[in-house]
Formats: sequence, C-alpha cells, structure tokens
Amino acid sequence: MISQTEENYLKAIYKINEREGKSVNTNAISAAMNTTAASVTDMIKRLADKDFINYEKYRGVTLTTEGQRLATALVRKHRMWEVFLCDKLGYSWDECHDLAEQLEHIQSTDLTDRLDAFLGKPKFDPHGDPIPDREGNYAKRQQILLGEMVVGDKGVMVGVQEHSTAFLQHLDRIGLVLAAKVDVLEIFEFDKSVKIRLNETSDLLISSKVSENVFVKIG
Amino acid sequence: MISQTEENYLKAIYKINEREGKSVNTNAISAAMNTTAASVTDMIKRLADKDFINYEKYRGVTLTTEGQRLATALVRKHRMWEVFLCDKLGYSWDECHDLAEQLEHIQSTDLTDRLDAFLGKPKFDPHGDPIPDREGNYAKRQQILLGEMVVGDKGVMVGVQEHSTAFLQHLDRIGLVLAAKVDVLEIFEFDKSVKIRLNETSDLLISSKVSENVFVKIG
DNA sequence: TATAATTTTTAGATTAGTCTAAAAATATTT
DNA sequence: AAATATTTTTAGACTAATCTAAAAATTATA
Repeated sequence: MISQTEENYLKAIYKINEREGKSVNTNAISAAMNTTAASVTDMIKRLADKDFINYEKYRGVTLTTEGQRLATALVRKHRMWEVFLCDKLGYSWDECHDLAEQLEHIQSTDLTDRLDAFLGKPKFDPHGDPIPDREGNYAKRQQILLGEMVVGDKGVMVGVQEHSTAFLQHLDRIGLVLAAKVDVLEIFEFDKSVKIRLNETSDLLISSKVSENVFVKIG
Repeated sequence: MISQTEENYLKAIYKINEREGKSVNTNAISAAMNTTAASVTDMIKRLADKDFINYEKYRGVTLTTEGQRLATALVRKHRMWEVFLCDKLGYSWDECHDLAEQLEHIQSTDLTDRLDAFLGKPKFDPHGDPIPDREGNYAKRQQILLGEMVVGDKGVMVGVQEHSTAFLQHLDRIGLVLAAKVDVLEIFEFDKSVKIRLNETSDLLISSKVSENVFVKIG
C-alpha cells in the first residue's frame, strides 16, 4: 500500500521533473510540498526503499518506471475529477482544484475508468491540462507561455501553469479565461509586461507574473 | 480538523447506538472497527477531549450533539456517494459500499449538497437506507426485519441491515433484491428458517441469517 | 458474598510523518 | 585553492494511531 502522503510526494517530483526536465533536488520538493528539507530527506529514503524513485545522496531523485506509473495515474485521477466537478456539478475552474486534491487519492482504477466513460472520455481538464490515459500517455501540449510570444503573434488561451485559487480568480477578473483570443500588441522590456488585445475587442496590460503562467496555442 | 480514523470511530459509535439504543461499550467498538480494546480506549479519550463523545471510564460512551452532527454528516455523504456510484456509474449495490467508505471522507459540505442536487435529491441509498438531510434528519424507516414477519404477511424488500459484499452477492444470487415482493408462507421454528413466495411466482426457503438482515415494508 | 469470568484500562513499544538544530557535503566566489 | 554560501543530511524529539501484555474494575456465578 501507498499512503496519501507518499502519493503527494511522487506527484510533486513528477511535476517538478516535467517542468525542469532533470533530477529533482530536495529543496525543490520541500518548496512544492510546503515542508522542510529534513522531512523530504526522510521521505525520499522511504520512496527509494519502495523502488518508486532512484536516489543518490546529495544528487537528487528521479522516478522509476513504477513511480512514473503511480504519478501519472494520480494526475489522471486528479484531472478526471476536475472535469466531473466542473461539467457535472457546476464548479468553476478555480474551485475544482482543491477538491480534486482530495478525490485523486480514492483508490480504484476501475472507478476512474467508469468516470472517464461517464464524462465522455475527455482529453483535457478545465485548465487545459491533458488527461493521461490508462497507460499514462497523453498528448504533449502544443502550446507556449504567453510570455514567450512575440509582437504580432496571435493565439488562444488554453491553460495555466500555476493553479492557485488566487491566480485563477485573478484571470477570471481580468477576462483572460480558457478559449480567450490573445493578440500580442507590445512587449515592455522594462518589466516584461505585455500589452494584448483580448478577444479582438479590448486592450489589456498583462504583468510578467501572469504572462509567465498562462499557456497559449498559437495559430 | 478531524482525522479519517476519528470519523470512522464516530460512525461506528453512531451505528452501534442506532442498533442497540444505549451507551456504547469498548468491546462493541473494537469489534466494529476490527481493532483491539486498548486502541479503542486510546481513541475514545481523544474523542472525549474534543467533545465529540461523553465518556465515563468503564461505562461506555455516547455521542455529544457535535459528535452526532459529524456522524450523520458522514452517513449522508456515504449514502449520497452510493447513489452516485450506482445510478451514474453503473455499480451494483454490493460494489458501491467499499468505494463509498473512501469517498465519505472528502471534506466539503458544499460538494455533498451539489451532489444531492445532481442526483435529484434522493431520499434513500441503493440498499434502502435513508439519506440524512443537511441538518442530519431522515425519515425513520417504516419497515421490519423479514424475520419478524408472521405467516400470511405480505411485503416488499426495501433494505438490508448487513452490508457485507458476501451478503449482498448472496441476496443477488437468490433473487431477494430491492423491490422484490415477499409473501410469508411458513415459518419453521426448528431453525427459524422462513418459506416465502418471491414476486408471486417462485417459492424460496430463507435461512435465519438472511431473514434477520433483510428489511421489508409491509403493505 | 467470595470467587471466577469478563471487560476495560494502563504501561510501554512501534511506525509514519513531521519538526528544529547542528553537522556534513557540495557549489560558488574571490 | 581557500573562504564563503548553499544545499542536504543526520540526530534527536514529537504526535497520531496502533499493538501486546499485564493490571484494575465490573459483572456473573456458585
């Protein structure tokens, strides 16, 4: 058996690796898990004992095949529940994350599969994140950060990198939501803020904090 | 915050009290929780410290108003999820119990209320057990045990007292399922077995173990 | 009402997950 | 390459939840 805490560590390692693309170090995990480096060292020893991660002292960790399998299964469940909460129960995208954090720990692959069928086999969650299939495979996102666009680029808002309630509510407030049209008008090097035209109607100045956490599909 | 374990103890105390109608003793709890009497003593001290139960050494426990509230909320969630699993995901009544044991610990009254609306405000779960409302109230069941019927009584199967997978599967196999019509033809005092006519068609001999765990509505 | 049987509690350990503070290893800067 | 800064690990302690074995209290029985 794997505990909820162990699952959360595996997910954190998976996500950091997905973002940084290399061996994940102790401090990065402690930041993600909101805990101390000492606690992380304790936990990664346990996870290494169970062969969920490869661990070399002072050298960070990587997921084993089994660890990878567990982590993507968790991500699958999380995103599937988010679709359920938004599509069926009427939650907004900023409300569903915290509930899905709880629901993702329900142990039953069969339940996830039935949910999948019930929801019409969705490929993306309400934040634009892809939902892994039973084997853990999912379509690589064909998208870039808004902050990586150049003047003249046109795109559509398809997802977020940061999932905090505060951030999602902010996006809601400024109107930069899923499927919004984004045209880059001007980039201010001074503070990396970006002036965009939203939905071909109103102009909007976007802070770097926002542009670096919003995914856009160009086309 | 209340832990899942504490919740499970409260639920066990609630159910034993509902069944026996008096102060709940240590051994009854340890039997229900599949643990030792020593562990129960430890836990009831914790629950008493938190004012969820009234506890007098060697005298058993009763739920406080707050403990009662928590227990019925848990029962509400459990039964609501069972309806979801059966009605929406196609689980059978013997499969949904174990999953609901996990799902009942999801912390969000709002989620339960939304689920309630989504499911069409059900009053009973798939086993015929009533679903408490937000205030913890639920219709007292107007039903008796099949074992309490007398020759000539006619009724309809409306629920079970025992929820084990083995028992529910057995009921399925003999055809004694929710809404089945039951006419009592004969009672054998020797072993308390009961001969019934099922759905006005076939005759069936029911063991006391079954008749003492099946609820029937007379009418 | 003693004695026996049962139930409940205490005492003392164990494991998972966490912490702080200090030590050790690694990386960076001068 | 020595000094400094950063990162990581160890040591030791704490809480929740559990256990076994023994002691204490209660209940039943002769």
